[in-house]
Amino acid sequence: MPHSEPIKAVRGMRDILPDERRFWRAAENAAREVTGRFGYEEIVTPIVEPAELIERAGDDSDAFVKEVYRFVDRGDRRVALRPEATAGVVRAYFEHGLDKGPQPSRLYLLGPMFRYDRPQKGRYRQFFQLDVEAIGSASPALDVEVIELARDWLHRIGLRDLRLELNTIGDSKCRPAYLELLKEYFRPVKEKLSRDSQQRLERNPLRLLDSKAVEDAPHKMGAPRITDHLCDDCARHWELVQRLLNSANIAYELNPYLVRGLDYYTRTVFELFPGGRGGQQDALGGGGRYDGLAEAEGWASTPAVGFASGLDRVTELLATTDKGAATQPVAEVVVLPDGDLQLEAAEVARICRKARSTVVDYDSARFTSKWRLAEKAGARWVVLMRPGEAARRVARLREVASRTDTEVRWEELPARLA
RNA sequence: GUGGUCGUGGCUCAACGGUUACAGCGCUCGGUUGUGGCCCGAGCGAUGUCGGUUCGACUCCGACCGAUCACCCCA
Repeated sequence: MPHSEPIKAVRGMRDILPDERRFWRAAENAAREVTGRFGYEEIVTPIVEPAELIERAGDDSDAFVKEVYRFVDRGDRRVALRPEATAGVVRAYFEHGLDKGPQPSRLYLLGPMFRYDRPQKGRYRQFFQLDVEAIGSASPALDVEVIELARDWLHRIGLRDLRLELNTIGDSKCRPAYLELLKEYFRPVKEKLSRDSQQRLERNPLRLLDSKAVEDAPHKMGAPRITDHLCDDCARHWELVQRLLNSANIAYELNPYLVRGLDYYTRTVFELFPGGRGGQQDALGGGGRYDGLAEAEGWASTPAVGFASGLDRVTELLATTDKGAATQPVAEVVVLPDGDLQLEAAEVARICRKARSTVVDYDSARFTSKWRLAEKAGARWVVLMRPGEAARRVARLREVASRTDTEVRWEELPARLA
């Protein structure tokens, strides 16, 4: 009888095993701690959103049409798995009247996102993000606040060597004119540009700036810079962001080629990288201002700024940085029944759990094996049980480190383990 | 989605196209031990899948699947 093929995880989806999971826990705990310290409150939004919400937030960009998981549900609704958190958070902010409350709303969200990309290290089809949003304020101080929060979080989990790249991309007042300037600049040399860049020239000239194609490099250098063509409001905002960063003692590098492809992004954009050099998939997080998104979703025009970071990448980096960390003990107490004492062992374990984490070895036939299990579990105490003693409701408590045995009545175990 | 590299037990890895696919870690069982760590012994467990070339394929070829790198995109 032939076995059918064993079923494996879907491509791009992965399991987080206990050994790795402890890094996730550290990252999540730090996230909750740091967001709390900044007064950000947790929000949970659905993984499934109306496809139209995602599409409006994604414009008609290639990335969104190709990468979004979309399907029609049983009620003929067109839905999508969220590729990022912001669109849903902004929807929830308006749908539940958070825009009527004190402004800005400071929110954070932890959860899975989905993108139908080609998987690679640090890039998965299901990945987890910490997402932080401050919605309802145009203050440049909030741009810096989310950057500072992101930096503090990464510092707290031990990632101290970071590089912050920063840029501004103007807004709907000044960017259109700048884009025209860009097009005028590149048109004469269009034939010399890479194929991709030639296509982007008319449709999305901003993206031409972050092209990695070598043929584009010489032309990029002389291109007009947005920072020379900002409107007064954007220039003032840009100036303030930098002054605030300086006074917060946050180092940054200006990267005039750091852009966002979508129209609703405005002004500040930033990305965080690990120090030193890494692969291409090494951005730990990024964000910026998106004053145009609320309107794109059909709500009242509302300024906002946010940040998102990939937990998969952060924890992968943590694991390489922190590789010496000892694995956590599974339990502090191991109960070893010698003989047919399952009921009694279960009861003793129940008693021990009042004081300490406890596991029972119900399986090993051999006493030596039981001891080996206790060793591997990293237990501090072993509770030995034998039929004669169990009948008297006593057990022997052994402290592993000092190798000392004491006969203890079951009821006294919690006190002795405290 | 495009191009490159790679795919041997749970992990790390060995095998000129030729016996029964090497070993360590691991896991199970046992010995030893002052009831446990060390040590000793036995056992478990693999050529991603399908097809092709060949007397013979882990090895060569193709497709698929998966991983990885770059592009793309970004987290």
